[in-house]
Amino acid sequence: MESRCENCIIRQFNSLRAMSKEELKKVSDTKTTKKIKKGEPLFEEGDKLNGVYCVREGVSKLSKLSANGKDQIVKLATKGEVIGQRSVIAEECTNLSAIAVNDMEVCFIPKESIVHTLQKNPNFTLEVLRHMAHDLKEADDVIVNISQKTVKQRIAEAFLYLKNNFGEDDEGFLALTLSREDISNVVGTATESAIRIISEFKKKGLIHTSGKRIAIKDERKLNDMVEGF
Amino acid sequence: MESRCENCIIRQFNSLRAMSKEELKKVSDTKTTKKIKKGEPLFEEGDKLNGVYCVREGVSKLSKLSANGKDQIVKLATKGEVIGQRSVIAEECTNLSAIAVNDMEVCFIPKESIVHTLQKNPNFTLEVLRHMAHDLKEADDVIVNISQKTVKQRIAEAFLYLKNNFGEDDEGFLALTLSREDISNVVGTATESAIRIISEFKKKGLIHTSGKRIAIKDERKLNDMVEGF
DNA sequence: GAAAAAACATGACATTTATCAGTTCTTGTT
DNA sequence: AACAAGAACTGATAAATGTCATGTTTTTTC
Repeated sequence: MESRCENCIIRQFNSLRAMSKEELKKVSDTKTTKKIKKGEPLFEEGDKLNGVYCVREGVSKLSKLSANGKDQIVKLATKGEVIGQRSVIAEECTNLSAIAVNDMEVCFIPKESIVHTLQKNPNFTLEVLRHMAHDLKEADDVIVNISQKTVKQRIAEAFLYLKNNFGEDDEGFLALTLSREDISNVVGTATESAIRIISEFKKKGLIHTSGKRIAIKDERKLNDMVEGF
Repeated sequence: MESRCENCIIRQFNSLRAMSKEELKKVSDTKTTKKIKKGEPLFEEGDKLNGVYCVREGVSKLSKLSANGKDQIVKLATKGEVIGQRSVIAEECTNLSAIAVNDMEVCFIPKESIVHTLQKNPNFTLEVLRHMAHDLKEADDVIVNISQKTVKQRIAEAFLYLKNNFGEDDEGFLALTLSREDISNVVGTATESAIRIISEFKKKGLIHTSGKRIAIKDERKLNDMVEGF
């Protein structure tokens, strides 16, 4: 028997905690658990979503394809986050693709179980609203960063972000390993440019690498760089 | 006596339409109307907002100052839109400044009148949520545009956006006149670069200008440019 | 564990964009 | 109507970034 939402700790980190016992029971009864392998999509841009995904394990990149064929990664969603709510709430096809960055385990919650609660339980709706307000603020920050900071600054910032949000492994490497291409898609630059700057950081002793893994050596200097010094 | 929210048509365009009669009465009793002159701020980045602003007349730019001293305009809010909700909902200081692009008339609604309704009326909360979902999608689009399109494409897009959202006056000029600096702050580039490209568009017959006013002459070609042809 | 594929890396060069330093045009004020 | 102040504009140049071509590692697959 699969675990019940009522007992799931993941829930503590997302809006589902504002649900009543009965509402949660309904969610738990209708949810299905899925395993997604690294590189596979949860859904693709333009899909009509019939529910939301609650991340139990792993990380998903949310990205949008641009006209010139490059992906822009807009957000990295990890354990405890709910994906696809924007699309379900606005009743639109999704504007983003969600692809697993590493092996994932997610719960799919059909939208019926959510929509009813949204209409009846203002605490839950408000909780979802607060999350979205937060996402919107972050999106505004990304806009300013991309348009006003250099690629070098944005890459430095991305490394610090990865450390703060995903931590480091026991060897001191960033726990979330992204390909150079993914890194360039996060900061919005050409893959070669990202690689070049990573090499430069390495030479300057700000980071060190082993294969695709990256470790932060001089957090202070990276910070200064982000601030423009 | 000032006009009552209950009778205000502006309300048809924003979340306030989901309020009950009594809720709306309370809003109307506590609201104050303000006139803001062109160039003056409604509020500045970092301010603690004690309520939201409902735009009755005029346009406000929502912008964020970057480390290098340039403003990035994140959104233009016009008649019918509510400003400051994100900040009130998240209970944070605002991350954006709101400055009048032309003379404005706004209603200030104290947050107490909103917060209570957010906690009790799920229809209203859901309506606000839908609006924020929409804003978030637009923000995602802006991120992709800024990082993947050239300045030329973004300026072309900005002109089409201005035409579609604010229309044209009787002489065919864009109804919302922005300074060259504001235009550059919308697309995220240096003012000189924006001016140069505007001159180029003029030479190519895509637009024509009179003082700071701009008229679109060849919408088709501007569209093609945005798409990358 | 060898072969193939994918990802990483670097150089040379083209293009885009920013910066600085002026000049000219508008606009609002007296 | 003259003036001052602020925008708008232009040119020259520097800096940042993208592109293409090509070689080298890593990773995956059989």
